[in-house]
Amino acid sequence: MSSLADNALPPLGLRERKKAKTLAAIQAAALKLFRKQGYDATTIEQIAAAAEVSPSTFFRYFPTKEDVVLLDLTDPLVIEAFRAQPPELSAIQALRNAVRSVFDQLPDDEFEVIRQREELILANPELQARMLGEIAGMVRLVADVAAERTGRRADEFELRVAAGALMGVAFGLMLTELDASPRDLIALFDAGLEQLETGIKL
Amino acid sequence: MSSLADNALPPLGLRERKKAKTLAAIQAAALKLFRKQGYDATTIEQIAAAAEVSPSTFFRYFPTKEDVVLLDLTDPLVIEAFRAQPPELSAIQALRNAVRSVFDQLPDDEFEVIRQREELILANPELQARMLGEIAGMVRLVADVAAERTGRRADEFELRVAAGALMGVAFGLMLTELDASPRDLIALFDAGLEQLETGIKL
DNA sequence: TATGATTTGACAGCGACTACCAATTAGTAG
DNA sequence: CTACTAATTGGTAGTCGCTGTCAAATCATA
Repeated sequence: MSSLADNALPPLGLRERKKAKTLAAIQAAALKLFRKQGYDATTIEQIAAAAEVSPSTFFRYFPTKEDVVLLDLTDPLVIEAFRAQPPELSAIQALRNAVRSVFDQLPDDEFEVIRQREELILANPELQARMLGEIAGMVRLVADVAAERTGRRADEFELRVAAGALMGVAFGLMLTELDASPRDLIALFDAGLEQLETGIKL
Repeated sequence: MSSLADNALPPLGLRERKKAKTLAAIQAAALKLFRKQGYDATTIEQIAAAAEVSPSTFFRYFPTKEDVVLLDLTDPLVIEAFRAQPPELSAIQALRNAVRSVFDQLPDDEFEVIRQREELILANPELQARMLGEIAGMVRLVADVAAERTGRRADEFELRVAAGALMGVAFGLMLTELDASPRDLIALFDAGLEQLETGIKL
């Protein structure tokens, strides 16, 4: 997660740089151990030792063991990009563009880390549950931005159904198309959106 | 959760009856303490003491503290009813009928327990996350049954899009209709399914 | 260099949970 | 009814994730 350090606030001094470095080290150590021996079998002590910090320091950087895996920086980028889309686009078009622009710009190594995190999440029920909570939060945010764009209230029923469906499809595809490239995912998302627009016929 | 005892296998002896009674007592004690002092502030020891069992017995009945709240007997009924719908109905219609039929037959006191469980779930992030996991599992089952009904494979793209959308809608409603009764939630879910059928226009 | 601010390490303790063994209860056969 | 077996329960030790506290270490500044 070297990108994490790069994407943090501009380093202001040794202290800040050291913090970013420590956070990245902890997370890298954790992800490595999880892959090697499994999430449940990996203890906080092991992670802390591998990252050369104490367990209490671990908890200063990550509130819970789960958060090492769950930390995700792309979602806020998607929301930001969604907000920045030209106002004349429909909300669905705008969301398409936002997802596309974020994933098009992801370096391969970052995408690889995302993939690995997703594999971990799929393999562990507690992580899945947490991830679903994140997804639900995303639904809310997308509904808010879509409301801004369409001049509706964010709590309108139709809007919330739509936002839920859109994000459900997005995450559903991400979590089932584990071998897809970013480009493929975007294409699949597009096809899914199209289907949502025309209606689910089952 | 007296319905739990009633809905268990027919009591075959003192042993079975005692088990059902203990399980119900643990769950009732837990729900009562959670309401009185909050989920996090209630310990397993307190629950066990209130139910007059030992903590190790608690864990024989419920795998985790969360499961006391999460245990839900309506989902299997919905799946069963979904499977039993006439084959000429579309899958979405069949699902709507199934949900309706199960909830229409629930006694009011069961609804009240469902409502209380939902309040607890909405007040506690870990419970929310677990609940979302249950919903996701339910959607997967629904997709499987829908595949059976429509003669498709459950991993077909269209079916996966539908499942994702369904999950997204359920999440969206679950976490935003905070004041809705369980019955209202069912009605809203139904309306959401209808919207999925006709298409998302944003 | 001295001092104050910040970060880290160590440790005690809590609660959820696991696993084991002895005690208790229920069921069955003679 | 008694004796024996099977099933269930209680008690306990221990692990792990996590919280909070305090002392030590490190960084920043005058």
